[in-house]
This record gives sequence, C-alpha cells and structure tokens, in this order.
Amino acid sequence: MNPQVLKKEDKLRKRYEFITLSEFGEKKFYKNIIIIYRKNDLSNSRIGITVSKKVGNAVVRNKIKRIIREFFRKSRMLYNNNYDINIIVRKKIKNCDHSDLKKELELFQIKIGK
RNA sequence: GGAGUAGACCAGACGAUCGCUGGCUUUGUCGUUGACAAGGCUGGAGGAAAGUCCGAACACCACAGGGCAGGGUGCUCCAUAACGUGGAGUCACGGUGACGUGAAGGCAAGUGCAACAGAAAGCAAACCGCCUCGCCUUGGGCGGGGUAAGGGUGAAACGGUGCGGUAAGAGCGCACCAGUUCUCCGGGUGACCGGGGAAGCUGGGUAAACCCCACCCGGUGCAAGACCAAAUAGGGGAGUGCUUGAGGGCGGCCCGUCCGAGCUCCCGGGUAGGUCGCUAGAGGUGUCGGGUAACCGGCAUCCCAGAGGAAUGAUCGUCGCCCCCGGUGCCGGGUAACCGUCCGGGGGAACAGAAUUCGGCUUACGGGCUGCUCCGACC
RNA sequence: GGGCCGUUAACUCAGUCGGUAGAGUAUCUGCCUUUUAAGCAGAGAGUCGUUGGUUCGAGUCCAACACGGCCCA
Repeated sequence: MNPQVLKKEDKLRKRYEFITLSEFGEKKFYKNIIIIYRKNDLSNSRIGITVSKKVGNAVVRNKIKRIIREFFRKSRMLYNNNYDINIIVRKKIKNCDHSDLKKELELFQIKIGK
C-alpha cells in the first residue's frame, strides 16, 4: 500500500463518531491544539479535524485543515495503529506559524507511536 | 507634472515531486445489473463564490370567482422570464469642470403634528409700534377704532422690489419679477420644454405622519421534495396453539425431563443510513444583422466544479511585481538635498472558498490600462 | 444552505403618537453606628452598535453595514 495516501476510510465522517470520541477518548492539551484519541475496532486509524468559526473565516479554516491533513498523510502512524483521532484547533493558532503546529503534532506522534 | 472623474480589464506565470476529488476507459477478482483493486486519459472556485437586500426558475402545500385586510413599488419611455434591476431621457440639487446624486405621485380629498421662544404656528389674530377719535390734561395717561410698513421671536410669520396712494397703512392701484389655476399655438411616443393670453392676489412645512391614487404580490423553501430501507419498539391481517401442549433449553437425532403462552408468515407507516433532485443553462465564445443604448435575433462552435466533518493543497526551483537597507562604475533630471537607472541582501503579495441554479443590488479589496476635465510649467 | 430576532450608563432593562434620555444594581462622598452590613441623603458615569438620509429637530422614521444570539435535518 502506498504510504502517502489519505482516503475517505481514514477520516472521521459522522457526527455521532465525533460525539462518542469526545465522550470516551483521552485528551491531550497543547498550546495551539487539543487532541482526543481512542482505540477503535478497525484495521486502520481515522482522523477528524475540528476548527471553530472563532478561528477565522472559511479560507483560514480550510488552510489549517489542509496543513494538518498533509502532516498525517506524510507520517506513517495511521497505518501502524488503529486509533480514532480528533484534532481541535484553538483560537490562539492565529498568532503562530506552521512550524509551531508541526512541532506539537510531532510531540503527539512520539507519545502515541510505539 | 499634480489633482480629479468615467469606463473596460487582470486576479502572479512556468516546471518537477507527493497527494485530494468528479467523469470516461483498460485489465484483474467476485460475478445478473454492479462492487472492489491497479493503471491510463481528462475536468476541478470568484469578481465578488460573501452579505442574504430584491427578483425568478424548480418543488411541495393551499386555491371556483371576486373583495377586504396586510406588504411592496412610485417622474417618463423602453428592455427583460421577472425585479426595488438596467438603458435612454425630463426635472431638481451639488461641483469651476469632466461628472455625480435623487423613495422625484398627491398636503388648493380629509385628519393630525410643530418642543422652546414668540402677540400669534394655520386662519385668522395684534406685544412694542404707527395713525385717529373721546375723556382727564403741564409732560403724559386711560379707553374705543383703524393698520400690518417697521421692531422683536423662531427652523418656519401669509409673495418680493420700486412708484403711486393714504390720517397711518395695506395687491388698495400700477410696472417688473416669482408662483398658482385655466386656456391657445409649436416641438416631443411621453415626462416635459419654448412662446402668447386671462384670472386672482397667492390657498406655508411635514405623506422615510395616518392616509388618498395608480400598479404589483397565495405560503414555504433543495434542511423543498421523490425513492430504497436496517436495528428496536409498537399497529393491522391470516394461520396455528393454550394442559388433548405451539415454541424453546438439556452440543446432532429419538425417548425422557424442565420452562411454558405465545409462535410463524404477510402488509402498511417510518428512524439511522443510502440513492435521486445535482448540474446543458433565460449557458459561454466568435461573427453578422436590428436598436442611441440596455437588449434582441440568425449562424457557427464549445461542454466548462459537483463536494457532503465538505475536494483545488504541500515542498522545491526559475522568472516577474511591490517595499526596506547597503553600495555607487556609466547615464538622465535638479543650485542642492535627492530621485530614476545598475548591483547585492532581506521581507511581502490584497479581499476572500462553490453547497439547487440563474438575473441584479450592496459591501470588502490588490494592480496596472484608456478616455475626459481642471490647475501649473515650457515651446 | 435557509429563516428569524436583538444592540440604550460598568451590569440588567424602560423609553407611548419624533421635541432637554430614565429606573434598579454596582461605584464614590457624607450622615448614622465602637466598626462592618443594612438604612438615609447626594454625586459621577451615555458618540443611544456604525455610517448616511428624511425633518426645523431623530434613541424613535428610512436605507446600507457591523457585531451578538435563536430556529429548521
């Protein structure tokens, strides 16, 4: 399987999936993001991204989502594990750049991977 | 060169690598349509996609026809599927001008409103005045009448100026000007414009006050709506069964034993979920013709996003644009400071993301281009 | 995506038919009390969300915009 692919099966897509995850999942707080994660019964991991309207307009929100998806696409962690993950972006992200966001995602990757 | 004004235009470009998503197609597996996997070709945000301020298409609901209520629009003619939109004009206002702005019907249909000030705020009236008559009478005061020129108040005070006239005055009369109504002539499809005559002195403001007049409008919105349809609960029908035992448990079968009033099938509604609606259209581009124009018609040609926690991205390289800093060989402008030019380094690149689809409006915002106007300098 | 509502003092709200913007809480000052609280008296605090328009005059009427909130599967 191509390691740099992020398809529909690898995303959280339904409202009840997000709700049950936030009810039973573990939460990690970082400066710019909050990560909720939980083991699932599938063979692959699934990712969801939540960006509130308070963060910015549609262009800004889409840009943040694309950057986060790009990070998970390039990292292999989704194929070695079976987690449901939700990334919630906090308002403060307006004041930081992309490299800070990447550092926090890498911290989470080290924590969960292996 | 500066300031301004109107119009049309672009929305960084190219390449490489890794990805997302729609369509078509080839091969393989399961195999009835079809589903999955791999590969190939190809399409993939905007001028505002935004705000949701209007108008439609489309869908469902309601509806014989008409009226009332309610809402909207409001100079004229034209355009259009329709509009509160657009085009061309009229009038008014602003600007030296190019040009811009205008909810621009009716307060001589009715009703209402106008704080404070002022005598008086709507159709007549009179505070200080002015004039006159009577009484008291030194000055002057009191009372009756006339008057609206002057003063004062106010956002606004009942046509303006001049002459005549008068006791003082007044459209009381006259001349000119402004306005109203009626009428005639000419131009224009029309709003209206130009010119002549008569009347009467003139009946103020506010309709984004109620209202009157003319015209238009049924409601809800793709989360409209149509179809397929789990699980669970419950509804209807048929069959069978209730101690003569349906059905279930004791690993399969029979016997036995235990529990025991339901069990089986069909139908309809309908939730999660899925499919359709979903993109070929009042479509784009070019050209010819009609029209001042908006726009309309003919012909040719093209197919140009369809997602659904929501697709257009990331990284790198080259070039182009803007800003800042440093240097200054040549050249140009300037008395000079400096600016342009050239080289090197650093930074930045606006507003903003389709969500059923169109026609507009409004708001946000980067850039250069063209026409025109005014001002300044030179020839 | 579509529909609906609101914005007035630091906070919560009134404001009729356009004519000098009010109330309660809070704050401050004084009185009372040994002191605090309570009570009494007084004071300060307003671009009425923003910008235009109508009007002599706008919190109120009209238009555009901004911000906040609610509903519809």
